Amino acid sequence: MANTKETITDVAVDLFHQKGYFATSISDIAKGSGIQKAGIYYYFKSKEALLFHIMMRTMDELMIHLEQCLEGVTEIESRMRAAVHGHVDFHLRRQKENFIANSELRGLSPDHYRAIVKKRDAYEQIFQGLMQQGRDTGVFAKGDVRILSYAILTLCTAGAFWFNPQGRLSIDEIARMYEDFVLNGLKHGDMGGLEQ
Amino acid sequence: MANTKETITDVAVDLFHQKGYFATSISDIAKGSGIQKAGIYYYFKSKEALLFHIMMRTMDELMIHLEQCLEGVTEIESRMRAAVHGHVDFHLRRQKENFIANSELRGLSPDHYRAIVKKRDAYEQIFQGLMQQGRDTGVFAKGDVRILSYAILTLCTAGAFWFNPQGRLSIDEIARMYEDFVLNGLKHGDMGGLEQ
DNA sequence: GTCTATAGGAGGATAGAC
DNA sequence: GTCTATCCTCCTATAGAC
Repeated sequence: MANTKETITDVAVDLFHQKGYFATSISDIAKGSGIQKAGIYYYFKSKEALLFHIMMRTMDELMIHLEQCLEGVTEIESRMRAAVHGHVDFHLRRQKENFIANSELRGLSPDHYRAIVKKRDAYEQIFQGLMQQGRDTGVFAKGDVRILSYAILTLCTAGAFWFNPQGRLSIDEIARMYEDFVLNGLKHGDMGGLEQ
Repeated sequence: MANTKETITDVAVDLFHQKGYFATSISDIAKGSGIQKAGIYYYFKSKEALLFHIMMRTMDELMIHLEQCLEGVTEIESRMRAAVHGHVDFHLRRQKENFIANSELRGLSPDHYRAIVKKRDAYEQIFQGLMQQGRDTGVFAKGDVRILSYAILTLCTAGAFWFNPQGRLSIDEIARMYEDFVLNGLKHGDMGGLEQ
């Protein structure tokens, strides 16, 4: 509780995840934070600015996390594995924020929307680069890199939607499953066999 | 334009897809339909009822489509292929409605939410049944059926989010790609190797 | 920094005429 | 069936005191 701004952000993450951005009012967030609604505006210019703050922070940390996962890993198959594992791991550990980042893009202003999509594209391109490299060196089967990357990222991101922290499987077990599934798909799965 | 109710529904599908359910007002829908907003309430009890109508219809038709795709197909691998192909095909052909059905669950009342989730669960269970059968007969590798089914369905559903009808790939080409990718994943992809 | 009070507007929904 | 008129609630955001 030391920092009011952090409290507001945390409460907003909880509520946006639970009820959705549009269904959550400034008044709800204020109540949850133990302040009056006018107090929110001392820290955030608008409700939309608060959403943007949450999303931007999540995207930045997602990217940093990926870079850390790839650091020092050189061989292409291992790099792909590390990337998928890291992606799933981050999405399950930071479930609420990732859920929001993937379902509330609608709430952003055009400018903020563009800023987030730009971050997302940069992130996707790292995956596409790995896939292209694996394909070029014959480690992965051929296939449409763009579509494959959408498929793989969506697949893994979806964990943030259904994952139950109290469930029977740990984050690491799930991340390994996805890692195996994706790598098998990439190695054997000739996705349409299209040249591009 | 013969049928006003259909016009309203069609306009609502367009707008919910384009701007989202919460950002679309009754007034927007009325304007698009060429009537006054009070006119909407002659056909639908509330905005939420209109959303529910769209979703329910989509889920029903999705299920019927799956059943038709499986009709007369007996061998398990072919059945799984037919199911995946049909799922992708339906999601790309009826892109807007499927987009809505997958992103606007938040807008439903608790009762309606339960009704839609029930339909979705029944649909998922058909896939899980196919996967279980394939696993039991040794055609597919072992793996966690529930998690695999989430993964596969999400993967394919995602097409409704990024698919561009004017793009370089046809619906059938994409459906085939996914079919191959998923089947390869199921046959070789030992998803964590968990017994269940 | 946080409060009280309120402006200002939008949007869902209804009443009742035609 | 469709329209006009309007109610009523809710919510974002701001002004200004403390």
